[in-house]
Amino acid sequence: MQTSIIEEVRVFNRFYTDFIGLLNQYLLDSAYSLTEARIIYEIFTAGNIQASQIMEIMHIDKSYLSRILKRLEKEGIIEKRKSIQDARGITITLSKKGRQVFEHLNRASNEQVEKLLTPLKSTEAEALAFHMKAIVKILKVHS
Amino acid sequence: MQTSIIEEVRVFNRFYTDFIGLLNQYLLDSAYSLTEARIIYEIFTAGNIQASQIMEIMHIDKSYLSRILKRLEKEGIIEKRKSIQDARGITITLSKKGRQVFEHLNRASNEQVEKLLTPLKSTEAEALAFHMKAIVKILKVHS
DNA sequence: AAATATAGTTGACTTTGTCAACTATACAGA
DNA sequence: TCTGTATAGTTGACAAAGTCAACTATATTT
Repeated sequence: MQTSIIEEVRVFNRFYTDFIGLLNQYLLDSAYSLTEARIIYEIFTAGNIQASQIMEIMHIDKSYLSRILKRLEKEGIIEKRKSIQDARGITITLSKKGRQVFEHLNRASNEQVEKLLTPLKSTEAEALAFHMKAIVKILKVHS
Repeated sequence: MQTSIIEEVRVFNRFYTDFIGLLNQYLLDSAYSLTEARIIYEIFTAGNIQASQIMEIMHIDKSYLSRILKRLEKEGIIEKRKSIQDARGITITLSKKGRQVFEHLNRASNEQVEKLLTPLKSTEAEALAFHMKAIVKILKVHS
């Protein structure tokens, strides 16, 4: 492996960590933390999901997740019920309120990305998406 | 702005947040947190630097930074001295030990990236670096 | 010289995340 | 079927990370 490639990856990581930080910074004004928002996203996307699956997807500690889910349930964002196939597990779904919250967060997140992209020419924006897709494709196979 | 581009950026952000998390996870075994490691990196790269500059580069709270620098000084990693041009400010440099710590962290970080890239064919790795460079170029101008 | 701004420090606090112990259920093998 | 082991989730106790406001000291502006 060439060291120049490793170096480029590290340059990119520093740069993109900042970029994501910049994006997220504004979303943090919402009532939900980034982790919560991501959890809500995963539940929405899956339709219904097991807590253990969220753990696996997000590489998040189970006690931490458990507490977050407890809070979200208390706020009426999610519903938990015993899993039918496995009585140890709980199946989680978004409540109606939860879906509304998701829509709100989703819109805010779209707007945030859009704002950061507006200075770009449309050809640049398209190129950006192209390069991103390519990176995901390269890295995804091997993880 | 096309919604498909926004969506692709968001897909990428989720994916890459995970990827960076994966990378960093192992570095956390070191005696230094990610933020500390990044601060050490910035001091090394700049040669000598003002605390306020680190704040600006890293978008980090000044009280938080102040405390981290205090700790690093106590451990003999950095040296602080009153800035010559501005007596309010402090100029920070790495001590000899600090440079050793940097080299260690730097090597560990390189190895970590390398490990994640080994499954890639060399053409893929090169393509990866190419796409990364392109993204930085597109986004950098406008920030 | 007075008012205002900037650099950094400190105290008090909140949020985020971790670790180990525990309960309950599932599963695999003797 | 009993036994041991693994998995799902919860809880308590704690540690790490980050924030906010007040403060000192110096610089800058008017």
